[in-house]
Amino acid sequence: MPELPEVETIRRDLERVLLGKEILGVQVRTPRLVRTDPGELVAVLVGKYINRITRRGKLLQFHIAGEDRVMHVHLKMTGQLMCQVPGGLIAGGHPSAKIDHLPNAYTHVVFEFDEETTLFFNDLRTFGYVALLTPAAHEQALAAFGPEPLDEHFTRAHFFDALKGKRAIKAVLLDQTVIAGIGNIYADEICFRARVRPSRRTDTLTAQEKARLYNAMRTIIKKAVEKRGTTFSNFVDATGKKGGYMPYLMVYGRKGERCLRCGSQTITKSVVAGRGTHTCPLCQK
DNA sequence: GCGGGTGTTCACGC
DNA sequence: CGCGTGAACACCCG
Repeated sequence: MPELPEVETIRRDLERVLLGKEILGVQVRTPRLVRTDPGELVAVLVGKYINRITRRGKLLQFHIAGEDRVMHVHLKMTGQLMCQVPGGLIAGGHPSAKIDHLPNAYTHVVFEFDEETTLFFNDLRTFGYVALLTPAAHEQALAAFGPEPLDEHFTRAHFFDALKGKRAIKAVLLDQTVIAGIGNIYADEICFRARVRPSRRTDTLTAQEKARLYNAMRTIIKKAVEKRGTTFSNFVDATGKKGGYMPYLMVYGRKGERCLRCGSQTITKSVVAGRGTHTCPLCQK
């Protein structure tokens, strides 16, 4: 479920709560989702402190004080990181899994901190994972990612370079080795804002269209991070409200609704790069 | 009962 | 090799 803005929001929320806290216990309830020997995970983590939580694309990394191995957590489609704190629940992930009580049937790993702080890794479809990586494996995993969309060093020239080849622009935007962190929602929103059909092959794009795609990427991802993402619930407040980017969606999830830009066409849904794709047939060329 | 789904990876086939 | 498709992972929901 989560793309870059959602994972970044989770990262910030968790960091605020977990930094400097001692890990008192770890329970692996579903060993299948832990890519490290569960016994080793427990042995390495218990008694140590969370130093820092970082993010690359949609992947979270937990750095442990006095430990050179790094814990990776990927939420894939339906993963959640829910943190029970004195004030209630914070952080988030896929909103569908029930949170009336924790742990629940979808809780696969539990990290206990102090008396009142517990982190739950939940995943309904169990595509996500937790893994402890050696420094070399960690570096290797991160090397596979393309640049962060908002990295100041990721210039327009670099973006143009990333678009060489002749795949559909949407396939390129979704390719984590080309650009890290864009998923299906923001790929559609970026193409709409740039007024480019997601199925357009990159070798047919004009310099102007590529420039619009670059600007749209930066604008939309930046705004989405500011608004704490789109559809995931953060549960900071008791209402479990959605991420704040929802009102800014122009095409995603709006099939059959009137285009907010031209007002004359309705948004269509098709399949591009194997994913449900939302487009205005008039505004996007 | 069927199909779709905010992600990623891999086997295939052209 | 490049690229696209479909399946697989597994489960809820409309």
